[in-house]
Amino acid sequence: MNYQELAEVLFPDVSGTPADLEQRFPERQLAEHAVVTRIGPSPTGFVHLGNLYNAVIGERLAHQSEGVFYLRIEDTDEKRKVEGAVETLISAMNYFGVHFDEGATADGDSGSYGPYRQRQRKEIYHIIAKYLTQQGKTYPCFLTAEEIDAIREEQKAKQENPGIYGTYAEKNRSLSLAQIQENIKAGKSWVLRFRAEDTEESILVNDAVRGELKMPRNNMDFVLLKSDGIPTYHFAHVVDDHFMRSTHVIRGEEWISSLPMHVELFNTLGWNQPVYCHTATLMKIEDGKKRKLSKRKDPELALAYYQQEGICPEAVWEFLLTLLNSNFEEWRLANPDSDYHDFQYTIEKMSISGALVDLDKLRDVSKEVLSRMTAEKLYQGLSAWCQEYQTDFAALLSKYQDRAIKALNVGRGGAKVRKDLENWKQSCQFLSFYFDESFKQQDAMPEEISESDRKEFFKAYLESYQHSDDSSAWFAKVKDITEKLGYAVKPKDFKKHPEDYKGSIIHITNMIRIALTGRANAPDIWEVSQVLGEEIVLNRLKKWL
RNA sequence: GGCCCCUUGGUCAAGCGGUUAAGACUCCAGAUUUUCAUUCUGGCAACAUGGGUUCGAUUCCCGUAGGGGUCACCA
Repeated sequence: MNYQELAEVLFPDVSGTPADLEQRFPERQLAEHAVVTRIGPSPTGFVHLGNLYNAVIGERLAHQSEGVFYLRIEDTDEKRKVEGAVETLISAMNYFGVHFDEGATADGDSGSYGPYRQRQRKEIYHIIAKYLTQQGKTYPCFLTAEEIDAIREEQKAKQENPGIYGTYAEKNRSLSLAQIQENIKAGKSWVLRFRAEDTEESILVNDAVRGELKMPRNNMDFVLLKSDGIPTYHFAHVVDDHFMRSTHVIRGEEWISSLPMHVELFNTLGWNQPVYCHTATLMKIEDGKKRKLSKRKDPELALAYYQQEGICPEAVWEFLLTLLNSNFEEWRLANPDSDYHDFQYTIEKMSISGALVDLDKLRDVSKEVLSRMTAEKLYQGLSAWCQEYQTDFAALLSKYQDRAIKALNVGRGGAKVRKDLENWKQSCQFLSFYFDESFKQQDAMPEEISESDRKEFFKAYLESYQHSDDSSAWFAKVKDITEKLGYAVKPKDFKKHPEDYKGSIIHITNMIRIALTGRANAPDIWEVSQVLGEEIVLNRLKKWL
């Protein structure tokens, strides 16, 4: 077989050479240890936690090293393509604080190593495919789906490994040039297969997280180009990461088993392998068993879930960082005020077993993150989220902006910060009592206080109420009335001698709190009163006279 | 089934031949607080298993079990 002729028959219109591509996509001029990496999602319209998980690693590694982080759209599968998926993906990534230096954008490309959508790179793949054909490393395969099924059945019956290799590949491998031309002329569709060596050798592949992996050397005639001329993932990965000059390939561990194919391609093309970094699969626990997170059953797999629940992006980041890098929590404890970007991420500290997504842990991380924010920043984040998901409350927030910020600032001034905000959704609930429009009488008055005592208390309270009183003056008055009514001023006294009192100051303050906020659990009464303003305070209390 | 990856408390995880086997989340108890959210103190709870190697294995090697992945013209 004359491979030059075969290459011309298969790729008559391809004139470029690998050398042209080397020139077109020169090596990047970066610092020695700069990391160039990417995420390569398929535009299926579904953005999941795993996408973010890998993006976080890549983003950190690249930006910590003054490298490049880019977005490549792996759209080689026409069937999975969903309209608008790229926009969805980019906006989700941006929402969660992942920004790309180059790559696909919503309406095009940015950067000089593109195009960044694989379907638009057909010409590039064909140059390499033609080159490989000239080297005798490929052949066209005319096997139909039915024929392949039959082969698989036969292999199954014989308990052999499935696939096109060895004798099973012989029929198409040994086709003469004339036969090939005839088949093509007859309109038979073909795929380009890699001509693998029939071997039992092993190869060692280094993985940055897992160390050396021992795998069997590839002996499969895997597909390089599908019948529509579009490459498979394997071929596209090797070509793209070479010409886009990736130094690191970060991807899920489901790719480990196809490593031999990729290594084989890098070797036959004489290209340097990137540093591989295979990440663990995110898991979920169910009935005491760990299992992979599933798209159908687990809403928390979708990134959209975290947006809808109003879990702020920083919290999701920090949560992922705690899963990803075992020393992040330690660092966070030592540097409570630092930005998470200051944390030095290392591959060495990466976990390799599948981590469980623990929503309790996320909630805790989220509380911490929110407790570190200023009231103004909280207001911005909350407003932005509400505009998307709770427009009624967004309107209130903007109508009463000053009050909302003051409300968010309650318990935030001192050394000990209140930690009652978990996420934006819950924050709306939490803040609702500050506005008459969303105020609700949720909890009933304490049973310990009779109706007449209640009325008497509120009468005295209102008479003595001075909105300008400071916290201690205010509380002194409350204690005074409490005592006069025959309630214990010190909770401990009541605890020791409940028979001597009608109740304790706890019941009294609860009553004020419930009148003011509609609920038994709320922040400091005096502070809340100051935020509400005199008019609202008096109105809410008068209702109980 | 073949090949590959993984295995320390309920969860995430330190450990890298000798430790009372850290820490975080959850849960429980107590303390502080005018409620709550905090904060503090304490508690429950782990090296999957069997063989080696070694004076000594959670740590190194082999097997077994369990979990996961993959075996497409899907990524």
